Amino acid sequence: MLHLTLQARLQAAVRTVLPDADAATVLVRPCPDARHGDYQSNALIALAKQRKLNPRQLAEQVKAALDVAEICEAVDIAGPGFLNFRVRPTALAATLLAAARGEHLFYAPAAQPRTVVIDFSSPNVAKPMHVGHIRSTGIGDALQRIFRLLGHRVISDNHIGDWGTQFGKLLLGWKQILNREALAADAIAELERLYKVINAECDASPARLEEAKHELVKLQAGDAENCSVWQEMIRVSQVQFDAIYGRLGVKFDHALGESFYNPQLGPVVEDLLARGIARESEGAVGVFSDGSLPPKQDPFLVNRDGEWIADPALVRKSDGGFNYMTTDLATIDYRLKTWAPAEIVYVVDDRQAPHFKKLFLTFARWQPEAAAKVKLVHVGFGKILGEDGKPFKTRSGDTVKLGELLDEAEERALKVVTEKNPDLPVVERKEIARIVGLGAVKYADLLPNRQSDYQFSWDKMLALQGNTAPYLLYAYTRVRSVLRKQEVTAGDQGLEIKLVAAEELALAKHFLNFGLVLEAAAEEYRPNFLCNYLYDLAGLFARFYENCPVLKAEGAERATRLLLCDLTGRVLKQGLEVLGIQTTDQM
RNA sequence: GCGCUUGUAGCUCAGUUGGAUAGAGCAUCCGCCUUCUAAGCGGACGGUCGUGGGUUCGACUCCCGCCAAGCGCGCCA
Repeated sequence: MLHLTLQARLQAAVRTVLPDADAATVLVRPCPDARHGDYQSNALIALAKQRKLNPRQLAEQVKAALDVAEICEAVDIAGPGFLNFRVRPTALAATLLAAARGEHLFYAPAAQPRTVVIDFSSPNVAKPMHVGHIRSTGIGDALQRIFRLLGHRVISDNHIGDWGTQFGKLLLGWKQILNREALAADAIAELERLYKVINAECDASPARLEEAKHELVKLQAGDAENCSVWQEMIRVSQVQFDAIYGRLGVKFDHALGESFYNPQLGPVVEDLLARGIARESEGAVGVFSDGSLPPKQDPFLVNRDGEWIADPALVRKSDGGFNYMTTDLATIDYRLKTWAPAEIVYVVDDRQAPHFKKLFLTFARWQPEAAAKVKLVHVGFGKILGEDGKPFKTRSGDTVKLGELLDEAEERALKVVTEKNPDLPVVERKEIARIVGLGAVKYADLLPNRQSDYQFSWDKMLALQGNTAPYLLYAYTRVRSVLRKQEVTAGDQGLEIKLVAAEELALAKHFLNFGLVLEAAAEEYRPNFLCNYLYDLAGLFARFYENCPVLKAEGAERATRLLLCDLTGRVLKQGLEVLGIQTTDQM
């Protein structure tokens, strides 16, 4: 938007003054403090310093070579050499009118679209999805939506946990203690019960454990009965996943579970051995430190009692079975060969950081040429804590099931809606409660900086005051309410618009930064940047709404204000949409 | 023990290449509904940004030490 034009002009001016400088490092950013202006650049200070020039003098020279008169008021040089820009209301109005004509919505598609694989959610077969899955699922979905909006080619892939040692126990339980009625009623609960019972028996009895292992070996060997039971377990689990994803509005392009890669695991290990990347040790096969990193940073070493000892990435167990490291290597290999992405993003709990470090380094050693062409990123996140600051659990101490959490969100939201708007028909109240409740849970999860833990609080996420989904949704309903009474018409669009009041200008200027924020959110994999932007937008709109009557105004003033309402609504709706949150016209 | 992450107002949290007087909500106190949804808005109060050094024109942000909390250190994922 405007700041990009400013930036391009500024860079051109820098090239004129300092032809050999790297002008690309000269960036224009919104001023953190509006008193200094709308946009600023502090890059000239650094540039001057590198060249031992006087920063203010350089700023003067660049300013002299700078042509931004039609966009900005006179450019200020402040402090040690900041350049401050004040956008002309006329330039602002022109940008808003272009948006009104549908030419843009304050963001531009990426100049160089990338192919990005996003791996998120990854629930386990035969286990209920729990509150922990909201993080990976919500952040991952927001990221895929943001990348798509910016014009990138996104491939979302749900790497479902559909293989592993737990199936020995599950198979044993299925064959011996399965309750068909319970399975029909709630398949996941029954599978969970099977696992718990057999697992407890295995802990108590080595013979029982042997039985379970025997079932696992049979499954791995392709035994027809075990394979068919296993597939049935996947099928009933998928029904549950689909129900949850349906409620959340989350879609995947692929759901290639761990088992999909089974045929590749043997060849991967053989290749690693053949290339000398992995070697045998105590009957297992593993990748060891190559000594290229200092011990502290080397994930293939671990410190025990003051000594650094090997902590290899095992790719084949001594019993011939494979580890998830092997699966993950095969997965990278497959994704690169199939989609040739520039980037693969894993939205997974921070506790798995050491695993991803090992995985990425191992892959780089295995396929250096391929690894050089792809950016592998672990987008980690912290835990959800209860209001007592301890891990979020039910009163009885169990993990909170995702489905039940969403039910409660809708119930609590319905109570609030009913309290505030009792005259609406119950069907409408329920639909509003669904949107507000789910939105509140998602938004509360996306809002905190993802790397830190956050406290789950029903009251806070459903509050109307503060940075919450209901506050944003309420702002949207106010927009809709105004526009319902007077939609923007062709006649209004033809009118001149004049941004005069401080509230009008502040709101209009905030629109301009939508694209910047979307890009930052994508760049840093941090949807919370967008949350904060939308909260600011809603706040600016609220102030505008309080101080600038729309429907009572006339002429250009009315047209301007209607346009501001319309654009606020569109940016809010678009912003919430990429956070995976629906809007409602009434609350 | 080693490693990773975190430490910002009484509480819950933001803080975009290092940038100008560190922000928001809650809580407490005070204002604003014959005006488009008051589920809102305005104001007051509240800070040695864990701590001690360093780099810099400039540090919540970068570097080092220390303190505290959480997590990880399985031929599980």
